[in-house]
Amino acid sequence: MPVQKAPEVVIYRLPLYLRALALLEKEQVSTISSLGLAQRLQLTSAQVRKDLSYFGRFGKQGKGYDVKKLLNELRNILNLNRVWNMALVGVGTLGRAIVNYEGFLPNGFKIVSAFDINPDQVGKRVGNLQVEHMSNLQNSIKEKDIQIGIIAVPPARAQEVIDLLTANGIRTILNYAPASVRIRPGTVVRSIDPVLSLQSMTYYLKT
Amino acid sequence: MPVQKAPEVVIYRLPLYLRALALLEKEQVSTISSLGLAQRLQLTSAQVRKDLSYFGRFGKQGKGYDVKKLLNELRNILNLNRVWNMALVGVGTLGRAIVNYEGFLPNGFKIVSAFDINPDQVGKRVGNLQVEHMSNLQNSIKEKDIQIGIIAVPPARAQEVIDLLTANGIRTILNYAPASVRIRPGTVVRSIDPVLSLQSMTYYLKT
DNA sequence: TTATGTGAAAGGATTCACAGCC
DNA sequence: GGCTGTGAATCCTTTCACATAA
Repeated sequence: MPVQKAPEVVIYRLPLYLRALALLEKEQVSTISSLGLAQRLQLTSAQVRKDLSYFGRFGKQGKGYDVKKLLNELRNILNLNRVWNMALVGVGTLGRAIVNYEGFLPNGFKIVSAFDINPDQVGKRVGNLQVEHMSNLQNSIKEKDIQIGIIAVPPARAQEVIDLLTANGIRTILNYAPASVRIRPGTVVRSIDPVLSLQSMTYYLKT
Repeated sequence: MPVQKAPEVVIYRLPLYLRALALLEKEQVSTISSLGLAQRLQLTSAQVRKDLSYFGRFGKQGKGYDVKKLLNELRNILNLNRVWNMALVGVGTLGRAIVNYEGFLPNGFKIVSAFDINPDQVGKRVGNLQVEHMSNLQNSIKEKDIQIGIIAVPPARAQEVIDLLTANGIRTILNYAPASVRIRPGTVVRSIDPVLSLQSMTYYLKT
């Protein structure tokens, strides 16, 4: 089916398609054209079709795409037909906010462990988790079948936490620390830094 | 100086250079080569040089770049030599976490107003702000000289808030709502959605 | 000698445009 | 008639490689 290997940018867009389709399903829309999807996402119809074509032929000529079917295909492609367990490292202000974020669980992402180096934090409750010491990391990752790490430590600590997580088999990391980190091949990191986003926008604000 | 118009991707990378240079300055490093910068950011030296060359000739052959000087140049390019005032819309769990985020102020981004439609929220304190009703938006944007909007409302509300902000002259928006929004030309939006980031990573997790 | 700045080449991504199918 | 899937063309981005300068 995958005629060619899908480019990375396409992988970034798939979740956008997924989100749009989930909304369409909720709105009881059963079929959508590439143009319809494109308009909702501010893309072109050709791009939508080409993106999807890397993974198969999901549409029907003259009709478009079946919403439920395409949703299902995308969930399979992105490996979202399961729950992914995540470990949070760093339970400061930011870490606590992350634990309380309501968007993870409905989408199949579950924080099952929270870690900190600060002994004062260890044992305390965060959400409905009890903070564990970093020395527990290896154990918990195995016992709780954790596949994803979330980093919410001060920037100077980010690299060592990355190294520790990857040393324990974690290949997928969501980094909230405002720091550039080095990773080895096979590991995927996505960074969330609102300040970088803002700074790349003020460029256009020639007041 | 700008020999050619800088591509968009380059604008996205400038804040990364800025962050790396700020760290180097703190470490008392006075000069850095394109290779040095590249290694810190997992880029190539050619890319660093080409990126910077869109804005001027900041380096010295045989030496590299003066850290302080380049920092200053980048701050000018990105319009970061001032404080930008921001309005937060939506003071739910997420909105409150955003107000408490310590990363904004040290970087020159200041939340000066918080809005909500819920009358129960209006008047309450969030951080050291008092929640204003949406009907105050127009006034506050003018009086407090607000240039940036932050959206932290439920996804179904995101579009109307975008429209309201842009109708009141806001051209720069940081969107935390997990929704795709339509904007008119001249407006810049950056979206922060950890779930999208996670979903684009699980693609690689063929377990 | 060392490292920048930059045209030219290579590599990727997007758009075009149309044959093919429902 | 309407809309997909896809090679080909275009556009954009990155890398190469070297003349140039400190």
